Amino acid sequence: MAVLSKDNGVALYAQVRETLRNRIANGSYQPGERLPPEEALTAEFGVSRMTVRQGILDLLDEGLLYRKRGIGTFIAQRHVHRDHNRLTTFFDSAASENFEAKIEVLKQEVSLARHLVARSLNILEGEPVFHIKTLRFADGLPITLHDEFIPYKLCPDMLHYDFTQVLSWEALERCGFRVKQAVQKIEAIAADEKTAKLLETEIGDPLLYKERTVVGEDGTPLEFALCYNRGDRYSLTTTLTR
Amino acid sequence: MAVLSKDNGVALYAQVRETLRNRIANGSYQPGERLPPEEALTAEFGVSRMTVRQGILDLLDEGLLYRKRGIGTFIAQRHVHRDHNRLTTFFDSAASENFEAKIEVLKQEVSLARHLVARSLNILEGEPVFHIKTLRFADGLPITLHDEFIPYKLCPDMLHYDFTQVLSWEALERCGFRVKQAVQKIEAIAADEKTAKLLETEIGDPLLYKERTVVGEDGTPLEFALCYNRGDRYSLTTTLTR
DNA sequence: CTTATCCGGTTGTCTATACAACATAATTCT
DNA sequence: AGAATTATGTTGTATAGACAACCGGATAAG
Repeated sequence: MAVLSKDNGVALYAQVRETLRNRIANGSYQPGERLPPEEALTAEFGVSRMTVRQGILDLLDEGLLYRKRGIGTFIAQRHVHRDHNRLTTFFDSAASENFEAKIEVLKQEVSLARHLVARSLNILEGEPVFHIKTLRFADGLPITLHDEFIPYKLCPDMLHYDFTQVLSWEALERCGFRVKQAVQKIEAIAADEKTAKLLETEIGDPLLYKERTVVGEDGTPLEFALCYNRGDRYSLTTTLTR
Repeated sequence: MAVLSKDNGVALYAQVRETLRNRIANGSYQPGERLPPEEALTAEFGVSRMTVRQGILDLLDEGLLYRKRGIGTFIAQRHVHRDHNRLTTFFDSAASENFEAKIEVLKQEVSLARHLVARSLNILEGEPVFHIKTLRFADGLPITLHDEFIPYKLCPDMLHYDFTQVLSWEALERCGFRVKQAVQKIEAIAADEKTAKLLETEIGDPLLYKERTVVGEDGTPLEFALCYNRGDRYSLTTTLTR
């Protein structure tokens, strides 16, 4: 059953990991069942124990397996949403949740960072930032009002993109900044007049409000965004770990 | 500078990890700076490279470091909230955010699981569940209305706890179920009459609504909770990774 | 029968070594 | 000078082996 190839460019531990993942997915290993011990897998795959281990530990982090020292490794029970805090774009969501995405650009300019923006982006108050205000539609209905701020110095040619098609992240990546992580503060607020009008809802209606800071590989803040989401058309799922 | 002790029960890689963490925290290593290469740390700490590596990789997962193959390991820029999706109890939050916590128990009974509850807990509709309804106060002001459901079979003596003092998780742990992960769906809704009255707010005011499923080590659902949080007094922060 | 001890199986930690892959800088060749 | 090659430093992957820590059951002692 050892089907690992030595020279296809894929690391052995990754092949082990994916093989195990498949066996769990297709039911060869059932939830609650014990995985063969590391030694057995070592023999089966013909790799060293540390290599098997590295594959297993990956799945452990994903919550697909759990281990008990001195006892064994077990396949976890599957539950509804697993791993739902991945960073995705609006268009990604549209594809996976199967709705038609449209973006309308309301504003696209260079302005000066006010306090909240500057603090979140870790720049000085008054430094120039791109300010991109968009309205996002799912299946033609307005869902989210988006206010994004990106430090000017990161990507000076940002003004020339068409943000109905290209997302700010793609623009950032073209400037050499890989988006890695985002921190969001979430609350429920009431719609004010302007926002209500744009989102085609009533004043006082509940909105899911997010303040999001996006950072790159090295932890540098790349983007700060304020998102006003219609409460009746938007929900989000997160996973917490102890 | 090698200050690792071989026999204090703490794993060497953990000691390496914490030493590095301290150096980052106290500024010995500055953000953006390059960490000494693995070989150097190997020499300094007097442990093998794999051991140093294990410590470094932990910090990598936390986002405190980042690496570039062929180049080196670097200290990440610090940004506002890091690692804010840890699972904490109400009392934990009270301690860390420095408010006075109080819990009022409105209901504590055994009932039969209705559809949503059964599906979330992966049990059959009509199976007995504990239903614990509580109102939570911060500094004397109501913040959250909590509706928790726990499968009866998991912990039959759950009824006898005093839920103003003991949290359901602690009760679960005494029954041998360690809480490991939670998945939350979050939306913004308007307060209905009953909820508004309990939270001392107005009908229609925005609430942050959460549906939370808590699972144990093996992925078994342990608890399902509906949480109605006052929008003006509650916010939450999550981290997403790509 | 109960308790204590031992033993075997399993995961956790650690070592020492080797080579591959990658990025940058230095060198050499054209 | 410019381009190709080489050298060097760094992280990534992989091996083989060793002992520690832990758990559960079997065995032995009381």
